[in-house]
Amino acid sequence: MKDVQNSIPQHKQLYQTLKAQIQNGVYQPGDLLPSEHALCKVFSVTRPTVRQALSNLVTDGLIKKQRGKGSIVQAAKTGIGILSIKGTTASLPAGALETRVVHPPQVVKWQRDFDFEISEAEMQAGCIRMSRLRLIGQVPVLYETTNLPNINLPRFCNRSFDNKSLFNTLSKYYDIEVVGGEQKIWALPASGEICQLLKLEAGQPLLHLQKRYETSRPFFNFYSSLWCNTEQYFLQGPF
Amino acid sequence: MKDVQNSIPQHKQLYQTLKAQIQNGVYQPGDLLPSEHALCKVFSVTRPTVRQALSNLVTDGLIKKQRGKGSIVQAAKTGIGILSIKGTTASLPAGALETRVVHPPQVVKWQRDFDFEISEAEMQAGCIRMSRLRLIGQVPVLYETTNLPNINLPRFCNRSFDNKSLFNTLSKYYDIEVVGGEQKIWALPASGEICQLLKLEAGQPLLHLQKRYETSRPFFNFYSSLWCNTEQYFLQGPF
DNA sequence: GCAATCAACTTGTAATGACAAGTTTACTCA
DNA sequence: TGAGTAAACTTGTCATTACAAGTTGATTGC
Repeated sequence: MKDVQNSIPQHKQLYQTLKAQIQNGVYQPGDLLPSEHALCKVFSVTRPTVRQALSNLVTDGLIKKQRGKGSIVQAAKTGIGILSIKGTTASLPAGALETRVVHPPQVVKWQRDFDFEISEAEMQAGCIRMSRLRLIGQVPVLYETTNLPNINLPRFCNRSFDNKSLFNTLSKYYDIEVVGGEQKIWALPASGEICQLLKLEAGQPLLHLQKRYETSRPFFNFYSSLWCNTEQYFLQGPF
Repeated sequence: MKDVQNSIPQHKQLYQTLKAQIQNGVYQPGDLLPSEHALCKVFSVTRPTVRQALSNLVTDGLIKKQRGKGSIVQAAKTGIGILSIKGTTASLPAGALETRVVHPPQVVKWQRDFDFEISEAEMQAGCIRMSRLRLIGQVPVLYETTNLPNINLPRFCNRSFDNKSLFNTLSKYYDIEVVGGEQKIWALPASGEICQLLKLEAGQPLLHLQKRYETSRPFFNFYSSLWCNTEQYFLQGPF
């Protein structure tokens, strides 16, 4: 922390260092970080600086502080508001979740099977639509249709989404991160093609979600519509 | 801020004062709070103390700070991950949402009608349980059972929860803020007493949520189980 | 009248010192 | 051996000082 002329504040440098170390597993959940005094010495900064860095880690939920004890590393959160599938009885066996592409990405016109407002720019750019089915042990559990505005996403339709996450692809190739969004949730009786895809009888309770994802790219949102058979599994997520 | 012998830290007193003023509308969204220097003079504290109070308001999302300008009061958030009821066609008319207490708060033993792990301390302290029915225009839409550990909540069972929010009560009287949590969601066919409460026919699709709320009070969680008739309304929320 | 500049604000960063309060560990004494 | 205590930790609180950096508005000069 000697390069004071560096434009990055010291507390931010320390914050980033500790954050990377936690995320890379240098400190495991339950571990204690070095004490504030120790961090002062190691990084050659004063305690207010260390405390500001730690305070930001607390805000991020990466650590919890306990008076008299220290800074306790917390278990990583899976992602804000992102729901994942969990079994009602036990956690999913590794590799049991299969993703099958029903409709590969294709440029189409926007349709209104989700009820979020679309901006004029998005409307004119057109829509990349894809739909995927997720199965747990050969049993279809979730059907998802994703709509992205066709804005500056070169070669998107050529990419494979079999097992890779859409989020990873957007992050890796297009530097787009999901930063938030909104969702609507309700239960409805199964009907039509969803019955066939999820192999459900008509009238069975079905969980339906419509999501708008906000991203780090300004004014770039994308949209998902999900149908989930929750007879044996449910959706779970932090908030 | 003169009573230093008071056990409440000065930055916390200032935080609570400002928070109350914001929530009571003394400062409107978009307004600027008094400058840090001004707050120092008014409350007879130093700038680090003021800055800590403001920092907590930033974490709460009640203000945003802008260098060179000041502390800008933000519009009240609906609550992170907190789902609210919305109509499928239009937003709810003001005052249309009624809350009816089915079971007033009562100290009981913990039961396992929600599947989150309870700590030993929580188990021994016992449980305050209450259940409320929410109606939109005399139509019951949502039934919610809330379970709180009976730890340091004086006079809780005597409080009224007819129209006031549980969150407001916890914040105002016990200084407990919800900072996050996790939830499980699934759809199921209506059955039993829920049918009667929500006036549904058996077998109708019903939305079920189980939530664990983490709070600003260390190790203090509380739990909710919700059943929602989503024939005409759905749940909505940011993430 | 208009634009550039500067002064007077604002918050951000940082060092230093001191004491309070909670936790853990080691030691002492019964 | 055991329990109690004290010391050595930890983080929490708070005052003080100084300067950096961004914003705003008034002033100045054209």
